[in-house]
Amino acid sequence: MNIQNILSSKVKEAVKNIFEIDIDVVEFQPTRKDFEGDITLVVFPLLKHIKGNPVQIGQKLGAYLEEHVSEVSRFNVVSGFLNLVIDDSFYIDLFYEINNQTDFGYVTNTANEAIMVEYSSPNTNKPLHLGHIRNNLLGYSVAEILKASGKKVYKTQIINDRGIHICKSMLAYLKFGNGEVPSAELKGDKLAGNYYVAFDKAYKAEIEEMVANGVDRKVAEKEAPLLLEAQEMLRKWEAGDDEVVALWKKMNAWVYEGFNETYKNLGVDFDTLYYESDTYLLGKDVIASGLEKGVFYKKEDGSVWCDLSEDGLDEKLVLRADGTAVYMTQDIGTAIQRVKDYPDISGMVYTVGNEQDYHFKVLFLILQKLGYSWAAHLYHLSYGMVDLPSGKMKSREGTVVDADDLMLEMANTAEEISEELGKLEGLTENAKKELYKTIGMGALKYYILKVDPKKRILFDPKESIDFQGNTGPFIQYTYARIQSILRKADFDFSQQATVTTLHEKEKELLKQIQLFPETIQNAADNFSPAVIANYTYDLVKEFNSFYQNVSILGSDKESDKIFRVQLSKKVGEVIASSFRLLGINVPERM
RNA sequence: GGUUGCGUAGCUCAGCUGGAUAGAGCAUCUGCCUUCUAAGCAGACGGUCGCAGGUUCGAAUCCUGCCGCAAUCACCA
Repeated sequence: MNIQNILSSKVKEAVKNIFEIDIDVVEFQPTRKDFEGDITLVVFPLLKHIKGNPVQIGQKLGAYLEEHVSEVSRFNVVSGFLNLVIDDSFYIDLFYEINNQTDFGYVTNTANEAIMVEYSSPNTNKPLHLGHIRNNLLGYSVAEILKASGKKVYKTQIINDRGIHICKSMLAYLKFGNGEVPSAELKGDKLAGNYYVAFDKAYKAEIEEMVANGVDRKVAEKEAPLLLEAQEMLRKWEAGDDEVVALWKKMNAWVYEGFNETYKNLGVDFDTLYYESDTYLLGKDVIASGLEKGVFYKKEDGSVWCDLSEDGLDEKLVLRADGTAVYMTQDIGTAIQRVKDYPDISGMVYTVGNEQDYHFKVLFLILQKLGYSWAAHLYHLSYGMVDLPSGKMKSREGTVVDADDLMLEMANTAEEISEELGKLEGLTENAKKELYKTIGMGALKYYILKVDPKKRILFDPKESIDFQGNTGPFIQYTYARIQSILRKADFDFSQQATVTTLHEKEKELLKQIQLFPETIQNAADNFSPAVIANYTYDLVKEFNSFYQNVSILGSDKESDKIFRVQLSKKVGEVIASSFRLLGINVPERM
C-alpha cells in the first residue's frame, strides 16, 4: 500500500472533521533532506477552500494525523509545509510485502490490446552508425518499458531495402567490385557501404569533369552518366529484371548478415519484420477510398492532396499525377497493413529522428481523418540527432562513428580499466571477455539512454565515455558488490527478520525502492528510458551510501544482519530489473 | 520568412503535470582502503535556470515577446 494513498484519504477526513469542508485533491511531495520527515503535505492549495493561516492549518492537520493515523509518528510545520515522519514499521511491513515478489514493479499483461514499436529501420546500402545505436537503444528500451507497464508489445522494423540509394551501391559494385565477397575482415554491410561511398566519389568526379567541360553544375548533377545508370537500374528493378533482382538479393543478403551481427552485439531484437520492397506499393487503394470520403481531393493534373490547413499545416501530396506513390502513401498503407496483420494493435510507436517530426504529424493526422480507431494512439518517438564536434555524420563522406567499431572500443576500454584495477582473478578468459563487453555496453547504453530522447547528443570520440560517476559501470559495480555480499552471506536469511527500527539509510533506501512501480509507469507514459536511468542512479547512490556507512555482514545483531542482506538483495533485484528495461546486463563480479 | 524542439554550474545532464535555500556527475581541492570490491564514500568549490515582461500566495517549470542553436517547410526517402 502506497503511503500517499493512505494519507490522502486521511487528510480529506481531517479537513472534513476540523473545517467541515470537502476537498478532492491533496498535494504531497517528498520531504526535503534539510527537514525532518518522510513525506510533506503542501498546505497552500488548501487555502482556496479553508481560510486562515497556513501554519495553523498545518498544525491542526498534523495533530489530527498524528493521532488518527498509526503510520504517522511525528510531524513539524515549516511555513506552509506539513512534514510527516512515517513510522519505521510501515517501511518494514512494506519491505516484506514486496520482498518475495519476483518481478516487483512490473505489471503482468492483462489487456487484449497491443502496441507495435518500430525502431532501427535502416537503409541496406550502408552499415549502422552511432545514430542508429541511439535509435535502437531507445526503441528497444521503450518496448521493454511498455511491456513492464502491462502492455503487449510487437517490436518491428521496416527495412528500407529498395530505392535509388540501394541501386547506387549495386551499380558501384558491378563497376568496381571485381566479384568481391564478404569475409571475416569485411562484413556484408560494410562491403555494401564501401560501394555506396565509391559511387558517390565516382559520381562527384563525373560532375567535376562535366563542369570543367562547361556544363552547368545543376545540370551536371542531374545528368551525370552514373546517376542516369542508377536510375535505369531502379526502373529495371521495378520491372523485375532478373539480373538486377538477383544482384539485389545477393547484396541485401550480405547486408542482413552484417546487420544481424550488429543487432546481436547491441542486444536488440524484433518480433516481426517489414520490408519496403513488399510495402512500397501499399496505400494507393486507401487514397481512393479517402477520396470518396472527402478526406482527400484531386487537383486538375490528377494528383491527390490532403488539405491540413485547418490543422495549422499545409496541403500535402498523397499521390502523384501519374498515379505513383510518395513516401506518405507508403506509410499510410503500411500502418494499415500492420493492423491487418496484427488485429490486436491499438497503437503504434515510431522511433524516428526529429528531422521527421513534420512527416509524422501529417501521417497521424491523415490516419485520424481516415477514421481508424487506433490512429488516436500513434506516437512519434522523436529523438535528437547524434552529432560530432565536426558536425553531422555523413555516411557518404565517411564521417560516421561506426556502430561495430564503437562497441569494440567500449569493450577495449572496459578491459583496460578492469586490468588496471585487477579484481578479476580466477575468471576464465572467456568470462573476462564477456564481462568487458557487458561493462563496455553498459557504459555506452547508459550514456545514451540517460539523456532525454528529444535532446541532441554531441559525441566527442576523443573524450571517451565515462566509467565513473553517473554511468552504467557505476551501477553495474554496485550490483556486483551486492552479489559479493550475497556470496559471502553463509547463513540462512530466507526468513523474515524481527527488526522494529530502521537505520536512516535503510529508510531512505526503502523509500526509493517504493518508487519503482510508479517510475515504470511514468517512463511508459512518457516513452522515456531516461526516467528509468535516473531512478536507478538515485537508488544506487542511496545504496552505496548505505553500504559505506552501515555494516551489513558485520552487524552486531543477527536480525539486523538478516534484514540488511535481504534489503541488499532486493536492491540488487531492482537494479537488474531496471537495467533490463534499458537493455543493459549486470555482472556478478567486476 | 513560417512551424517545431532545445537553451539550467567551466563541461555532461536531472528537475519542467507550478511549491521550501535549484540537484547530480565530470573537472579542481580535502579527508577515508589492517573492516562486506576505493569503478566507492564523506566534504569543499562552483548558478542573475538565455533575456525581458506577464499570470499568482508561490515560476527553472505556465503565457507573451525577443536572442541563440538545431530541425523542418520536396511530386527525396
